[in-house]
Amino acid sequence: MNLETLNNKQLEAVKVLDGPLLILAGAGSGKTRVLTTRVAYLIEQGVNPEQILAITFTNKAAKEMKDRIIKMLGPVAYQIQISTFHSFGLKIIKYHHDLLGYKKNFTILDSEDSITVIKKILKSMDLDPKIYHPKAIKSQISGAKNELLNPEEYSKFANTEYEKIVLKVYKAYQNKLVINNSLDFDDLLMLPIVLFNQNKDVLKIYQEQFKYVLIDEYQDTNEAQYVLTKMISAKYKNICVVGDPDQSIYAFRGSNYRNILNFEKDYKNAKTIMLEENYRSTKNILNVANSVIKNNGSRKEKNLWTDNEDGDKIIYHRSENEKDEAFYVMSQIKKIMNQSPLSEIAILYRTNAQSRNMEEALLRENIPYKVIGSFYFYKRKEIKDLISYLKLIYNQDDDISLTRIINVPKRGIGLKSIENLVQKANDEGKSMYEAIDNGKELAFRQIIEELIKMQDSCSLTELVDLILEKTGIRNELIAENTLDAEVRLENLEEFKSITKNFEEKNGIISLEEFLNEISLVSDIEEHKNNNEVVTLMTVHSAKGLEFNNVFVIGMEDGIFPHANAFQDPSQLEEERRLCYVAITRARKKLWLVNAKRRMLYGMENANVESRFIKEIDGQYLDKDIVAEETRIIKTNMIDASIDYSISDKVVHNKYGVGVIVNIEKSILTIAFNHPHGIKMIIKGHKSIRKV
DNA sequence: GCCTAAGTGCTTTTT
DNA sequence: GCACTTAGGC
Repeated sequence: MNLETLNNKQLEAVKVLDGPLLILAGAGSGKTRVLTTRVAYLIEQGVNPEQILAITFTNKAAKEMKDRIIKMLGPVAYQIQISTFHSFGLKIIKYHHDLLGYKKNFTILDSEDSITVIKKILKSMDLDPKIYHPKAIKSQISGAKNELLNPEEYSKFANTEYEKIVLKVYKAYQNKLVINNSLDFDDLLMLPIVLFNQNKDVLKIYQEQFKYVLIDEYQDTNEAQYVLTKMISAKYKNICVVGDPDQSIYAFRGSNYRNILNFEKDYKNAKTIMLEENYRSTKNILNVANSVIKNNGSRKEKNLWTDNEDGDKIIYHRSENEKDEAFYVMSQIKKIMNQSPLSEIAILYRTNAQSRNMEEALLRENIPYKVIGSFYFYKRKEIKDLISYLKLIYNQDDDISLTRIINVPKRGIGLKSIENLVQKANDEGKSMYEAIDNGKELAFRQIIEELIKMQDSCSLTELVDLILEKTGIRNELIAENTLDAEVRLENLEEFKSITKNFEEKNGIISLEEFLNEISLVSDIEEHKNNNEVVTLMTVHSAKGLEFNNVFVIGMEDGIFPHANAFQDPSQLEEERRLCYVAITRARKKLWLVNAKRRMLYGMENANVESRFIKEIDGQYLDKDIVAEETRIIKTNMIDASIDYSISDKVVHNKYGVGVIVNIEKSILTIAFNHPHGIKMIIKGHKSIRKV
């Protein structure tokens, strides 16, 4: 193990093994390196790898840490417990399910399922979803669980009329989940604590098991996560937490950066180490980041510095509209992609919806890319249906999944039949599946029964194939004979390649393992290995990552910072921290891009530049507003009656005289000389004519 | 029970 | 702009 390249502070952070340790690690200060080296050092000092627990927030971070430690230590690294909070919680619950009153084959609801359940409860209580927004109620329940309040405890705080309604729904919701032998995401954090509170002997086992605990991104822990780590490390107090208050960006999910500020109060004789040298970014990038974050009032001053070169100035470009914005980014990517691998290029944005324009442009330019955190695939109806079949095969108490698929494909079981079945199940005190004993529903049950029997004698991929076959999903889609049905079938067949991939990587995998995995890692990109591509993601997902070239798009007031944060100073500060995270992802070059006008909710909006840009000292910025550049306009849907050819002169009624530089299928590319110009697409031919 | 057309409301961020 | 919900006809 190579400790020589560490600086003094980093070395100290690696070597202080016992007792509570707080590492305040600024962006790019080598945090992951310290964490992984620390784990390696612990093992080298004779600590049993099985006694180390390392917890991260995201699957990506866990994987990154695992990979790095494997590189340093080899296979012994597999004995270390490295997981996200949620997967760690899941493991504990799985193991002690009986003590918590769940059967071993419980299933996990995704956020959408939770909302579906809440909608149904609202309906049954005759509450108007327009007044009681299912999403808002879900977030209230989620908040309560993260504060470790079960319905009974929540009732003590439920004072307003609204809160009393939430309480009623919360009770019914939790009841429904238990009956369905199902958990939601928040249960994964809350139930281990319930377990430990009720069974001190079980807690003891974990305290003895994990003598050394490491928590990454501690500034983002919520109450449940905070308590969980505190409980486990209570005996030996070898707890090392790492974080940066300036990068706390999950308050909306209940995270509380006071957890990190209070660490020294929580753990008497805690040692604190500050990592303030940034190894990642150029001076210019760091200066820009600092000039933004210093505007946060409630903040512990720190001095993040770098010995790196000044580097290029930060490029600021203001486009005409969101299409221009995409074209500008493309033009810049094409300039750098010869010197820089695509894997070193990232496009970051505030909201997922912004990826669309970029994707379209990348597709058009034939530049390979991946979108991180696009649950697009798993959210598709056909995929959710398929997963529901898998869930029901695994857990027949899962009424939520059953309701979803009992009429997929169409079996003539409509709303009325389902209502009757719900009633019958209620009366008989059974699950819906159990309550089925006649009619079309019985045929459905028999298919599931058959699949349950077959699962033992076939692989996961074969099981998926059998589902498509036996349920008639495949035949229905083939019979439909539309483009849409074809796409859906393709997606379902693609799902098999995911399971296959999975089996190749992990060997024979049980349905249980697979369901757990896709419940917690629902991002298809994390199941793939495509590296030589441009990465698109939200700033939130980018935390902890770094790239040589970073584009932050949509730098407009209303988008970044988001309009919802305008009224609340603390939310605005969180937006600013988010901006700080975005800027500090860049190693070498950073582009800040925005658009004067933008389509939003089907309406064109004019946005002023982000207040965060105004906060940047102008000396670090290179305003990339090209005075005179050839404007390339593509136009499609050409009038076939007009015969266009290359080098023809045309007049556009807005952009003036131009020359056709390319004709491809029905798309004309026209070059105009125009100020402030970059590429854009004009739909329709009506605005041009030949001269 | 199923299908279609009209109507609505919505986008913050993730496990 | 789109995904989702609802009403009404078959």
